[in-house]
Amino acid sequence: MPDRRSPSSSAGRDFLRQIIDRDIAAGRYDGVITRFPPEPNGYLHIGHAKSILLNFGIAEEYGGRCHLRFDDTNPETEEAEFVEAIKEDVRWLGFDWGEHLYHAADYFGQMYGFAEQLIRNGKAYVDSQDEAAIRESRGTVTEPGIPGPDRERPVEENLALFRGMRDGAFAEGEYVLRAKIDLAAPNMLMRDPILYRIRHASHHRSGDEWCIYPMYDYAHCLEDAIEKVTHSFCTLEFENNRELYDWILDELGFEEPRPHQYEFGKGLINYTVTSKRKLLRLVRGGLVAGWDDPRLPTLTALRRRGVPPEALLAFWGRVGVARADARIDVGTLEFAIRDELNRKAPRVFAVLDPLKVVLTDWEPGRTRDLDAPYFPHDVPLEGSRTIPFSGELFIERGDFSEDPPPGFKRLVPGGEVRLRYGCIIRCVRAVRDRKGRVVELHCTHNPDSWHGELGSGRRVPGTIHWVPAAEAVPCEVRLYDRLFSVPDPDAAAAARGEESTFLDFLNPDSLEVREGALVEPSVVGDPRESRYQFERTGYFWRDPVDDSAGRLVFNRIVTLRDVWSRRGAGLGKGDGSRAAEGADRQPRPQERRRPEPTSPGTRRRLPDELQVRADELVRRFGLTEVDAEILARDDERSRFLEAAAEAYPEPGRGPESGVALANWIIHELPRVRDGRALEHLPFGPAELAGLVALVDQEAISSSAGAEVLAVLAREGGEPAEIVRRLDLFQMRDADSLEHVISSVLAASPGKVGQYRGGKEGLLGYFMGQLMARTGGKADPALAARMLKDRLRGESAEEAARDG
RNA sequence: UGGCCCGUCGUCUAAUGGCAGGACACCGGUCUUUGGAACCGGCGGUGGUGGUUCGAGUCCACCCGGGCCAACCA
Repeated sequence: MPDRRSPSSSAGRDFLRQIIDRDIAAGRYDGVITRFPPEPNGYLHIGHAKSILLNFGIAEEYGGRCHLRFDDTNPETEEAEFVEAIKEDVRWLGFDWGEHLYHAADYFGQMYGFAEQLIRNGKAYVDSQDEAAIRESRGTVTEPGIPGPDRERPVEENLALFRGMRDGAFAEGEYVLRAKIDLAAPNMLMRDPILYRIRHASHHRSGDEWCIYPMYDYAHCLEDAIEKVTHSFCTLEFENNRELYDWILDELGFEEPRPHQYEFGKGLINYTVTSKRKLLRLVRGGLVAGWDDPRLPTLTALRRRGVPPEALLAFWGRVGVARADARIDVGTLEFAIRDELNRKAPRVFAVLDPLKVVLTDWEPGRTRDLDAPYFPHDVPLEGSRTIPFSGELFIERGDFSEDPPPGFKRLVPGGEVRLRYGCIIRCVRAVRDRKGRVVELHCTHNPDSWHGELGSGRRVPGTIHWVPAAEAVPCEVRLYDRLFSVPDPDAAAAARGEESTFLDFLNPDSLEVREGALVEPSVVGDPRESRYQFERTGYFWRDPVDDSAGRLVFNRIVTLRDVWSRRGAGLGKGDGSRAAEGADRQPRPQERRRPEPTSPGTRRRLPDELQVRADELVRRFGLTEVDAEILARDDERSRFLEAAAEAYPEPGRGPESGVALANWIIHELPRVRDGRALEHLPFGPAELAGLVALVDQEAISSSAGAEVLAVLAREGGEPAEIVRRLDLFQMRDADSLEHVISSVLAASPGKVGQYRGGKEGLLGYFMGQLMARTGGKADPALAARMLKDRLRGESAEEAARDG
């Protein structure tokens, strides 16, 4: 196992951890500080768990810390009630913020001070335009905004007005504080964003101390900076906000090391919704029983349902994190839950839809105590309970069939089945009521088939669970299923038309209550929070809200995997399986959304003056149209090309070298440039020309050339000198190459065989080995040719020999 | 539509110019006193077209597809 904390083993880790690895390697921070910054205006859901896990988990991994910070900058929507609920959810997931519990509201004083500083620096102004006017003057994505009348207000006046705002001299909406950035910025957020607004509202934490409240963009970066957060993770939709985040911190003089924002993709889950708005509609609309309705994806609901927090952690760990939103199949979640529970939950018997069985050959009054292990052979946990067995018991109605489908392995008239941990019984008669419904089964038992006794090895096709009629405990069982009947309710609504909403796709069977269920008596004495597997049915626990001393209520956490019902062969909906839902449970992959086969497309036409320039580049340097256009659009690079062509050593200067130079400028230069203006690079066109000439003359390979370029970009210098210093001259001596090739092939005889077997991709592997062994100096074209010959030649030899 | 971002098996995710790998799902098998679990095997992918390179999922260009931004929300 590679050391997960070692920066040198970044490969394979997610991009956030790679960023931290990089920063640590560069010595940028003393330690890692992250934060989880919920707004206390609603309940946390499973998507937040990803963020919690990332922030707290990463901090833990790097020996740093994670702050829990309530981003409470909007007094109108936030409530103390949510603060407590969120804390409970985070704790439930197993994380601890220690003393690092913060509120944005605690920084309002400092934030106010920074705002005055911005005003004094001429970077913010008080605007008297109303909301509509501000929106109007901000322009659109295609048109720049126009400055409002207050934009050039003098500093002193801004200061006075801003203090007036703070002191409550104005009504809501009368004034706002705006950053003075750029009304024409392509990023709409940079068009003089609002920093403060007036709200005469009581804040859940600061009460009536303030009547101006900071906006998210202004507040969040300052919160991070004040807390000395190093890595500020948020979701993708905040990408555009990063520019403003940096602007504010830079303008306020926060110097490195300071926080930086990185965005990751959200994880959406099929068959549910997580947006606050939609959750609210479900709850307010009474479509679910509350925020903790076990069908909801809120953490409080998942907790009530019985999902172990470890399963959520495992789930998100398995899903991973990337820079794109993900829509995850619920199957992945269900797997994580089952995987966790399978290893820990004791097995017990419960019958959800009871059918009475009478053993007609059972000695009246006799009872036999059966010892039933809590765990199957493959779960390394100990323990057992006793279940009393006598002549009357209940089995699952779905475990009996008078008209069994092919492959049915349970009880049929005249057939045998094993009672788990009991004996084999045979069905002799089905007793019916007046309506013809089977109400009771008369069976006989085989006294030589008791579990654990001699003769018990006899095999019958099926084994079913059961409960004793006299001792079984009545209970209510709630079977939860996915809330929606389609994977993406929003998309389904959009596809259906304007009138449709996500609510049209609620699954009518998302909750099924079994009032007449029976559970074995052993569970009565167990701790309430015990999680069980009801054998052959699913994982359950007692509902923490409705279960009480006088009433046993179980929630189904998740079903068992069930290949029988999945086949659609199972008929018994009555056994609590998902049989009847059959085919649509596993939606067939939708049609592949293949883009249309490409047409050449319409290339954007170059403006005339650039076209002239491009034409000239084609003529002078023999460039392709495409390359010429790239350079024609880029004044900086085309001038660089011209100067480099001028500097190219005399013999060889011409169209051919022009093409080579253009290739380097277009393909290699951007890699090493690191955002710098070309004139600020520590080397110039002449050095590039010298470098390209060395490659053209085949003194060095192109990969060595790239290496030289990297050095040039880092520290400047003279190409030929760098080549000498690094000893990059090409290795073109056939004997030496032959020697290296032999050692490469000898080192991996298996791969040689595979290559000859047709796996030609291995050529790249061999080349890589060869390059590594020659320090990148081998002439690649020559080496590749020789390598191919060798691989082919020897195989021909072998073939000849073998044949 | 201007800007920014993202396209790898059905889904999620690795490969940091050098063997396209893993997980879930699916299919088949072994085992089984849970139609569970476990184990073995199989199916299956770089959106497209050009270019750079000895070598491209990775770099460049264009096209196609998707997401975000025009709240005094976060």
